[in-house]
Amino acid sequence: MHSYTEENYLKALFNLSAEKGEVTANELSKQLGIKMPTVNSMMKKLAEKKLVNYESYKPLRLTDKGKKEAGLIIRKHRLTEMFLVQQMGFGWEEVHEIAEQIEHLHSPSFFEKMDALLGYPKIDPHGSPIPDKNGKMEWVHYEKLSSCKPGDTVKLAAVIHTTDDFLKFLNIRELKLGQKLKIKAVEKFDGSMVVAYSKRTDEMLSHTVCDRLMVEKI
Amino acid sequence: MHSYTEENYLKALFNLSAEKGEVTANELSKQLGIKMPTVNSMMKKLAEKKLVNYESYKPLRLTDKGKKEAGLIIRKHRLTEMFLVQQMGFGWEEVHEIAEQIEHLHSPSFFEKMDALLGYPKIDPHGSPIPDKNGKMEWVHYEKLSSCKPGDTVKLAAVIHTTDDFLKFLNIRELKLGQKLKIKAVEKFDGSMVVAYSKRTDEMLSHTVCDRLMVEKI
DNA sequence: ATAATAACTTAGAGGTATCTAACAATAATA
DNA sequence: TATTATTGTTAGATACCTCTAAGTTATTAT
Repeated sequence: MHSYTEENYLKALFNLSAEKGEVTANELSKQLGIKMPTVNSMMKKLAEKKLVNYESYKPLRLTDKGKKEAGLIIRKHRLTEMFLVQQMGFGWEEVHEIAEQIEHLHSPSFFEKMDALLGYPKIDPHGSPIPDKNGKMEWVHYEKLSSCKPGDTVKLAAVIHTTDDFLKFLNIRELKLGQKLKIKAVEKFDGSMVVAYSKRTDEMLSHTVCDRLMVEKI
Repeated sequence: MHSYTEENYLKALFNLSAEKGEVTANELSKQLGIKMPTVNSMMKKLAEKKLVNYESYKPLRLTDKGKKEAGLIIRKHRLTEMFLVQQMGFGWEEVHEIAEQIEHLHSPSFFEKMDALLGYPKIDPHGSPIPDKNGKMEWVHYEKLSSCKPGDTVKLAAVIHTTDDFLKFLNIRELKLGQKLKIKAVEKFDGSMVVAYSKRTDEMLSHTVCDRLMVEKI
């Protein structure tokens, strides 16, 4: 088994390397709030455990084994978030901190029970995919709202870069997953959008916001 | 805040000192499976934090502060056990290990939500009292089944020294909290009892078993 | 191409929690 | 009471995870 600490490194590596497949020690250090030399020695340790490919002065890569381990931790995190929202009545902006702790529990039966009670969900409360029991995860191909055009009608499918504050911002505007949006206008100079949904006919969303909302075209 | 490790020492101290109010370092060492010198230095550390009264070669005592902290951890443990049984459908013999981990989470909102969902329970699934928000706990005065007499009718109120195996033993015999039992006979030579309940008219329970079953006279 | 900057590595140290070995005090027993 | 056994303490070592300071390599800018 891996320590709490190792698990956090694996998870951070997994999340940071999602796009390019590799991460620099510096990015990892910043993400975790841990100084470079500490990260460095942990990388050597994880390399010995065959979880990370480490070569001096080269970017870091998770091995297949590392990806699987990390995926399983993220599975526990996202299942937990779903459980907290659906079974316990927490808001989607309240669950991250709690899930950060519960993801490290060692209890297969606990997470299996959660999974069953939730009906084997494929996504978490923010629309992110829940890795399967082998740690494998696939993103459905969504578009960013920011890349849509006036006249498009879309459905909100996922939220990325989910901070609690951002989620509260969405709460206030009653923006939930599954919500249909009609794009009324896009401002050329700053990329902000005017959208209509439910009873709101003229909601203004900044480019920053639109960049974090993943949608499905209808 | 206290570390995971410190919390385990506090909890063990609380549980071991329930009767006499004091514990020897040796008992604590055995309970935790940690060698004496380690326990010794931890006791000095907890003494500095004013959680334990420590004097060389004297038994250990929790301070009021230590009792409160320990009570709050046990509160989290027992609330969790109740949640696992009542909201998640675990058997009472499955929850101890999971609760041992969850009790260390730092999230007031999580435990408050549990408490609310459960309707502010006063006892855990084994009949042990759940300490209040100040860490205070009181045992209702029950009797041991082993101290009852033939002809008595009693209700099963709590199970003590709950190992998973013992709870499975009770499961097989359909003995649940709240079950009414009629004592038909007590064997003089070994203290075993013959009891009747629900459809079972002649169930034999050893003295060891009867010693662990706490009952209310009806 | 060289200098400056940023990223990475090494070396050495500190805190926590654990251990073993050796020693000291208390309790049990003969 | 004297001896023995048990219990408790001290000293010193180790593993883990963190840090700062100093040096090295790679990248960027002049």
